[in-house]
Amino acid sequence: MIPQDLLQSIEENFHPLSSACKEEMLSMAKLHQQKKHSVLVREGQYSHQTFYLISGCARAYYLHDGKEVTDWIAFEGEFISAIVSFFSDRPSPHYIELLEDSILVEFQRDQVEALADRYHEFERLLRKIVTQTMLKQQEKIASIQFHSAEERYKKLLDIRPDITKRVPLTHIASYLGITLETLSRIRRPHR
Amino acid sequence: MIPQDLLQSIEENFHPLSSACKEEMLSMAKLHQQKKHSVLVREGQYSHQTFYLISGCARAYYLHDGKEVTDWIAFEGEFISAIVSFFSDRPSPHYIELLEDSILVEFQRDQVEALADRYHEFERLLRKIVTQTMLKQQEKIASIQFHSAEERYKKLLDIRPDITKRVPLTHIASYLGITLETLSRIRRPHR
DNA sequence: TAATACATTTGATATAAATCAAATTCTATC
DNA sequence: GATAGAATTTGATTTATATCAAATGTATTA
Repeated sequence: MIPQDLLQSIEENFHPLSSACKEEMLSMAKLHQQKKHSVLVREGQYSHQTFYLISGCARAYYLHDGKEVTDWIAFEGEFISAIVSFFSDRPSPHYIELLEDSILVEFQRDQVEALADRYHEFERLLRKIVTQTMLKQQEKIASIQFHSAEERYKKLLDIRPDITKRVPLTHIASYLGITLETLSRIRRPHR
Repeated sequence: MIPQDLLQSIEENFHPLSSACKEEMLSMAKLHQQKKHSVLVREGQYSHQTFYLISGCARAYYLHDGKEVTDWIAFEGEFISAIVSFFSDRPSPHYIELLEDSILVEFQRDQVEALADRYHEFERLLRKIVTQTMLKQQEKIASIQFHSAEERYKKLLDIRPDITKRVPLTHIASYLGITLETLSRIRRPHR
């Protein structure tokens, strides 16, 4: 079964789980296959799901003055969720949209919480995931405040050289906090 | 004893703990009294402590191109730590400095982790604290990217009207990601 | 394969905020 | 209370990036 990938990547990146816990975790996982451009979450919805990408990619975005602002992009092996709604139980400002045909695993928050009630080790896993996310955001803040648009783009390419092949530039620009035009100029062979 | 405040604020803001757990938590808390300008953590150190402010205030900053960048300011009732070192066990890029005479409670990470091993409820508390921090950062990112310097300053004043009386403008400017001069102009009675 | 929508580039101009430099005001202490 | 150092304000200029507008390039589908 495919979600083996999920378990393996979780155990590698975070920490090992007992087989009982893993089994329960798998039993609550719902496997989907979805087409490019599918919208998993819409603004205003309560989203009590989090998604793990087996393959494909997705973005989270919200509307600001009528414009789309992409603030999260996830690829295979990563999670994506409507962060505000999922974690603080409010209507989602975010949309989540697939950028490629994808295979994904869906988890319900209630079930996740119930598992965290029953397994201390799973509670710890969640803490680690959240801690890692927090540290990434910490870096993102520093990067927005003290690096130029060009530096941020280059850094992104270091981490994900294939991103320009998989994600439209508009979304990348937005994710970097710059306009499409500025990104285009940055990409132009120098001078 | 003073750390009652700590327990109360934790239980109010996050969730209740059993008395056994609370007792152990208190037993590992170390109470300090420190003068303004004391430096709690220096760049390059491994900092395995986190600090809770009973009274006073503090900032975390790092050096970027020789300039101080303040990226966290905490007041009484809040935590402050050398976030990178504490959470990912690397040498700290941050300094932590007191901005007023302060009374603070110090926790050692090893002891915190040991308590999290023994008490599932404490593990959950940690998860909640980290989740809340992550959501705050999420907001900060949006605020840097889509609000002007002036809007960010006004919002800060809404949350902490007394901040200009307690924290030098240089640090506030830096915290907002703008220069001291720009902040000064924003503050000038309009036009 | 033509037609149409979508994505990207290019150009001209505007603007918020940075930078550099100096003056002023505040504050701590001898 | 005088004075040195720190903090803040003010002014002139520069700069990175945004904005507006249009042209070009690339997919998708009828």
